[in-house]
Amino acid sequence: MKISTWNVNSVNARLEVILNWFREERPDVCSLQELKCIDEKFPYEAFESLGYNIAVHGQKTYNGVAILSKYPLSDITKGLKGEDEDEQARYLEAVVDAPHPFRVTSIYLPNGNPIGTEKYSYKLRWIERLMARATQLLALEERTILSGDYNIIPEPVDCYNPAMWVDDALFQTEVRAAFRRFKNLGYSDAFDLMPPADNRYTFWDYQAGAWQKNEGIRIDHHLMSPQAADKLSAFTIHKATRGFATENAKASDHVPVSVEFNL
DNA sequence: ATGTCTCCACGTTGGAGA
Repeated sequence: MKISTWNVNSVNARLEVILNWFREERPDVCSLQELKCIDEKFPYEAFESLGYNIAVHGQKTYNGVAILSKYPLSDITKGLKGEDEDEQARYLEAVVDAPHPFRVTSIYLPNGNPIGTEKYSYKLRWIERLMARATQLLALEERTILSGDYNIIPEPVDCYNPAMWVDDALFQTEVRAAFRRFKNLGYSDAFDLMPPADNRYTFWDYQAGAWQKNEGIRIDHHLMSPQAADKLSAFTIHKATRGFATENAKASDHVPVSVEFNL
């Protein structure tokens, strides 16, 4: 079972490079973030023709998350409890009805910049709402995987120059502590169990030649329940994807991150 | 290097968000 997560930065603008990657890697399940389209504009047919079942939680212009699966999806939940009238499409959860089922998510945690604003306090509140759901899910003792763009740099080593990130919402002490709390709760970061030897970054900014200079950060994560972590067999950051472009589509600023399980 | 990319608006360039 291969499960991937990818912030695609517009599923329609990026469609050609996304489909190329899917044809190459053939994930059983893939969470997408930053669709930047309403449900009706999601390119269903393109993914259905590759054999995927689709759950979409879209929104006009911003945010938007999806889950694609070669197995049927059930128990689909859009959004987190709380923050009434929260219209930001940032959370999607579903059960993958495979012979060994998985509960999977697509998480697009708020960026939160600049610090000291309502955007930052919204990020902190959103983390608490995710924490509440993660706590509930842990009690189910299922194979659960919380995948997505967390917009959290866990450790100084996870960015190219920590000094440059001290005033950024992705690297605040309380945000990093919150990421640790998920782990203390009982979730394992797939990266920690199988750190790649060559690269740890999952995002390179479009600006200032960040990709060319390899000035990246690690913000896309797979947090696994114990029942899932027991079966982890591989962890891959698809770094080369950051450099791929076609005639009709440029690269996302994030790359896909995959985990595999032997069941 | 306020450097790039995407989406949207009663559009034809500029603001917002990342």
